[in-house]
Amino acid sequence: MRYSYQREAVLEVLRSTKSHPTADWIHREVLKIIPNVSPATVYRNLSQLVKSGEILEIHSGSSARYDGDTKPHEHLHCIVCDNIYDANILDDDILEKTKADGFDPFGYYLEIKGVCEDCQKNKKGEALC
Amino acid sequence: MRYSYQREAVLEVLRSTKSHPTADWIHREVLKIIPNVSPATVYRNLSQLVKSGEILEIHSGSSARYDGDTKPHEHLHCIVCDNIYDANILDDDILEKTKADGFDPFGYYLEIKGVCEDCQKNKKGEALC
DNA sequence: TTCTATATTGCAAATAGTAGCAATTGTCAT
DNA sequence: ATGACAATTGCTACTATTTGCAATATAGAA
Repeated sequence: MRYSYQREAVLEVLRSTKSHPTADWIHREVLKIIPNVSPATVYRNLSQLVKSGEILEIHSGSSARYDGDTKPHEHLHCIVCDNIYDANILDDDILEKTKADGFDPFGYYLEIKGVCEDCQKNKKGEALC
Repeated sequence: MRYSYQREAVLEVLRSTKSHPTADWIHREVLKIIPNVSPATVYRNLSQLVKSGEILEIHSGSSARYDGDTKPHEHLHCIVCDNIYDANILDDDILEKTKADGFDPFGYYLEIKGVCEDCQKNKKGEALC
């Protein structure tokens, strides 16, 4: 994968936030740096960065979200408010275990579905968070 | 969630296969049972079944895939051929660990990215599997 | 049963994301 | 530097998926 100004901008935007933004949000931010960048370029670069393991893709609600934090960690996905929280509960040797299957792993994606603390408290009303 | 003939058909189709089919494939199968069922209905029901934990959603390549097997298990996703293999490597108490965060979990989705055995063997050529 | 409230449906229109293609731009060997 | 080659880009057309809406179907009460 060779250098591209557009890809650097995508990475920079993604790494500048601690949230888990959508491709569309990232595109709008990159437009501030490169005024004519096309959505296709942003989508293509996000896919490439996911495949190369430099960023993570999270699937939440109606569109994908991205995470620039590549340190192994997990996501708690609230099915009520669709928020995504970071967690860190897996053993480090999780990838080793897949090698028994002849699989050559380089990363994992763990998402735990449930209901977050806020949504549990607001149970009487509708989902408001 | 109340009963619907369409949703039953979606579930039945999905549970009748051991593969991880796309929404489009599922729609085509359901059409054989309910000739005028719309794609929107299939997509909507798949989302609902995912949210209620009755099926799993897997993200592979350019479209989502679904898994009717709800027993806790993991996926090995080959980034070369995009095939998805089942695995079973996680401890059973993984969900317990999230409760410390005040999170109320009901399921998890673990996908490990890497290169499968076949693709490792064919390394010299292009991705052929 | 019949009535009522609301979840679900099919359709059509909108949005999200992907792919083909010719033009452009990095990279690497002269 | 210069040229060649493949990766990348923007554009546009396309496929995948979601949403709004009026019509229909299910569940529960009367």
